[in-house]
Amino acid sequence: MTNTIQQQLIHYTQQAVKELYQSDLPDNQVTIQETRKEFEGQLTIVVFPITRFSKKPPEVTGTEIGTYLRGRMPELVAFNTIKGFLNLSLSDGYWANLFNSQIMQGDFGVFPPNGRKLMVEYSSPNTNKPLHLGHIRNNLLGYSVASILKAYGYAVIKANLVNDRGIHICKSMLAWQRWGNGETPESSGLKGDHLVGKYYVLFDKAYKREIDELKANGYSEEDAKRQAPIIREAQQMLQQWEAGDAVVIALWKTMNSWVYAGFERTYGRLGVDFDKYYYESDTYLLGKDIIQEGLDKGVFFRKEDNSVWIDLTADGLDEKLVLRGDGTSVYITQDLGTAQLKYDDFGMDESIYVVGNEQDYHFKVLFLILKKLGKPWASGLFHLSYGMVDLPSGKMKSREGTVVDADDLMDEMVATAKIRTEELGKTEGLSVSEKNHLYQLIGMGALKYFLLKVEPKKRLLFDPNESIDFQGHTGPFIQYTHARIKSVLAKGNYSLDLLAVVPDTLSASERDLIQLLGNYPAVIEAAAKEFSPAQLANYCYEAAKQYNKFYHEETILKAEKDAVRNFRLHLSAATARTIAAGMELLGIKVPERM
RNA sequence: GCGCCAAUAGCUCAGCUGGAUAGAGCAACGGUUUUCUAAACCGUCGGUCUCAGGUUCGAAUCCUGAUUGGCGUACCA
Repeated sequence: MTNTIQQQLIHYTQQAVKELYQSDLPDNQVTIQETRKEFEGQLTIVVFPITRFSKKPPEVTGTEIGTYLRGRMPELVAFNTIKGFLNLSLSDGYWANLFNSQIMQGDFGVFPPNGRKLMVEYSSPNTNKPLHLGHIRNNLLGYSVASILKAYGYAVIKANLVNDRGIHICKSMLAWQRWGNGETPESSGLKGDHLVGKYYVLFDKAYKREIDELKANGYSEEDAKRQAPIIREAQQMLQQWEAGDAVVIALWKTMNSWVYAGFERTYGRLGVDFDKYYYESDTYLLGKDIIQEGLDKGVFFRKEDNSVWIDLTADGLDEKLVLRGDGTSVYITQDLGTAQLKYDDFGMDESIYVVGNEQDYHFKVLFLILKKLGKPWASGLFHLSYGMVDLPSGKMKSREGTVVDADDLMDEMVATAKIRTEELGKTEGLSVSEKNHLYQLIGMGALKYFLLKVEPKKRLLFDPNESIDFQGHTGPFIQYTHARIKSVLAKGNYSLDLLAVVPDTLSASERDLIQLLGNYPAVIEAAAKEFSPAQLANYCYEAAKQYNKFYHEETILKAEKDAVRNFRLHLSAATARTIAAGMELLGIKVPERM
């Protein structure tokens, strides 16, 4: 779905260069951009590259090209050349036609299926503690990227690889065994994931105490960490788990079920979901056959101690262990196996891992190994790496309690939304449940937008002492704009089949709004290609801002002529639809009133 | 040590494959409501785009080097 006027402009510009200067202008030499506000026109051709062929000054070249285009393209009504910029004014008729024939159509911004299948793996939590703000970023990013790619035409599978086993899980289990006194979510009133997280923290405290004691008795830091009785007991429990010990397995199942119940609630509030769950307890032994495959192919090699390695020094990386000397797996062994499993399950063309940038090196190695193994699907793998969410005090650490808890934060956001909304007093007539629903919507909108408007790659600073804004470049501003439009539409008894007559002339704010709305498909495309919800988030803001400008400059319901009134209603409705659709892809709902 | 990533207004961020005088929001100050929702709109203030070279008609954007910050460099995950 490309902008045809731009294609036409490129075509005619190339033709102009051919006829006027007897030269072939390569595609990549034609730059078309939107005209800056301070100049006359809507689209601009940068003529500097063309002067190489015209051998004339930029102004002359621009004017010659402009004259040529003016003669071929009826929708081009005026042009001016300033410095090396050829500014083009398209007729109001052109913009009106763009509006009617594209923006107003039901399938606007919906890409047809492209026949490709893609998996987005995200969330991938550990089952030993509740989710925090960093996980929220991951979940929102994954969900939104999946939605955007679906809108772009992919068949998308959302996958969650749950880290449900390992030493960290045993830590919570052991602590609960020792100090839990049979406590359950029911008996304590605690959400399951929080209950388990509590014991994870208890373990860590006891562990630290033992380390300190050992160090006081002359142990080195390293030895103390290794020798502390409690960690040895946890390791023993892990071995029992692997051996299938009935008691340990039963406890593991029980505590994990508490965590899952808690996660389900958090996921529900976040509005994220999954098509496929993978559990590490099922996949942790995978990958060993791939190790053998790599040995057979000579991609891996075995050292004297029987450990298996790959030499990546020729690729600027290091030697990397892929299987321990005792034959047990390391992290990357599992990931090799799981990558194969996912492909065997779904045969997708592309696979995206939404994982923090602390694992950049790991994924670089993982993908490189799969390529060296000759997996044809390896080229479709992509690590969507995002920056950590930091506090002013530094990194969040679960064990030290310096985390912004996901559930608490959502509660706070909703509570703030309630206060703000009540202050404004616009909710008369809404039932209590409608009001609560609205607070939820606005609070979550503020939080989600705050996290998604930043490019994934950039690290994010969150100051718990500074509340997330509800004004300006925020989710609630966009939600408000939508509600405002809906209010006008209701007062104007708007319906889609309202007679659509386009007025003879458009105001600047109408034209700008149409042009902006017209970009929506291109924004979806860019956001999809770059896996960047931030681009879409910023676009939604632009659209809302441009609408508010239009709203203030023009009268809608009391417009002099019916044609103008109807047109402005249609334009408002189209803006509302675009905003709602774009926000939907960010996982943000917009209200009918607020 | 080596590797990866980031650095734009007091703060939080945009800035597309190099293009015009680098844009928003917040904060500060001023204005706009007898008219469709003021969570809005308009204006003022605020920048050696970390620094130094280089490529180019043209660099916040590309290249090289430095500085600062983050992350990684485990027979942890």
